[in-house]
Amino acid sequence: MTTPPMSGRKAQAARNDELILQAARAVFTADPGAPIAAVAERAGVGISALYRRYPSKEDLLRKLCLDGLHLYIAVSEKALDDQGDPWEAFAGYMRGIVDADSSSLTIKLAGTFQPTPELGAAAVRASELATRIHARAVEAGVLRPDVTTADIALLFEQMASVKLGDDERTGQLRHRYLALLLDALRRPASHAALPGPAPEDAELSARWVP
Amino acid sequence: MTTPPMSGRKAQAARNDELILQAARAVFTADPGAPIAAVAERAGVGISALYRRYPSKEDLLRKLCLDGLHLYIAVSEKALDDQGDPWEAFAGYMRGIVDADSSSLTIKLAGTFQPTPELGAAAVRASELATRIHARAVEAGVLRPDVTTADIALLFEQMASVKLGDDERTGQLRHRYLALLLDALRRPASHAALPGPAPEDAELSARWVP
DNA sequence: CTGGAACGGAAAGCTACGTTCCGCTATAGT
DNA sequence: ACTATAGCGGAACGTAGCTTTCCGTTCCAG
Repeated sequence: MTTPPMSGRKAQAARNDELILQAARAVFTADPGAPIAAVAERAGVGISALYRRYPSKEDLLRKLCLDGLHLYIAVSEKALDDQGDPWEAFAGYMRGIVDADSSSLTIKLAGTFQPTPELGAAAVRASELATRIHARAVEAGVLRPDVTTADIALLFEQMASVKLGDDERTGQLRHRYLALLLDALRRPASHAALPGPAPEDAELSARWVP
Repeated sequence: MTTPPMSGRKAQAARNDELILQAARAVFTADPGAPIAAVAERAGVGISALYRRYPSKEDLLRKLCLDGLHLYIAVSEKALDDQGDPWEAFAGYMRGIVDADSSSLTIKLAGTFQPTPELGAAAVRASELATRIHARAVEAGVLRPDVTTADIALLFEQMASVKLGDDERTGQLRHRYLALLLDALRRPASHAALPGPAPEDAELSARWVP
């Protein structure tokens, strides 16, 4: 295996680094209000192993949120590189974001801690990429133009709200409803005009402040 | 006005009955974990006014949940009475349920208290009505047949997860996304096959037990 | 052999919530 | 006019659960 020598206190600690992050991601994704103890238990470590790495719960949450944004950004960049069929590129992007499942964490945790500059910068970058992907799909004529970038963000949140059974089942269902959604988004097709104005950026960003 | 004689201790109490229920509905819809004190404050009454009416928080929650189900049932029955255009009847039904906003309360509160037989009976009745409405739309050929009744229930939850700004704005946006959804549901149209099996009834009912 | 990094988990300290309780007010009945 | 009392506001109480600290233990590095 590619695993480094697994004995030694240092190696153990390095493995715990990853173990703790994975556990924290899983636990807080399932329940954003979960206690620290739940993370420790899931990771199979003591509470002190957590506090050795992060000064407080809030710091751990920030780390998780930042990781989520970076994953979001990575998926978006990959989608922008896709020079194939415009619709498939856009649909693949949406499937990728839904699989990344960073919306749940990023959105639900927003407002529970002070955003750092680094976090703000990542959010801006993510937003830029989303805008470009959206614009490209509209310009290619494959995406109905009365749906805005902000709409897409809210639609991601709706997909993230689907939760039923275990993680695998949940993912399966999210893709089921994403397929339904993509049917409605695709152009050309017969569409009714959407009622009400699209969300403003200000409305979305308002949730980032406690 | 149609308001009954507003003086007198009894009249005051009767008005508080309604005031408290309205406040509770609003508060718990916004945050299912809200404290009792928040309800009292919103209603403009003291805490004891609540405890005079309901023995415990759980009882209040049950009452709210039951009211929500009854509203759901009323909307469904009205939809079944609609003998006009099949698609419009179905679409009106969905708009009605989204406006009733009983999914948020009923679903989010499920599992936080012991269900009474009365509550169970209402849930069964609601489920029956939903099945009939769904079946009628499919038989009329206006609803894509690969979407099940359980799918519709989960889609209602997705609409209920939309929350942005005040109540009015939230309702506006829910209708925006419902319109998108209806586009995908309507038949005839060109649709891709949905991936994954539809949710089982057992999966849904599993969330009712703590 | 030993200093200390890393750890497990108990306990401290705190917050927030549900519920109770007490004193007050304004009516209804006489 | 008088009083018994239903209804009420909100302080007080008890508790559950959470974050954070702290201390004894283990095990590698030198």
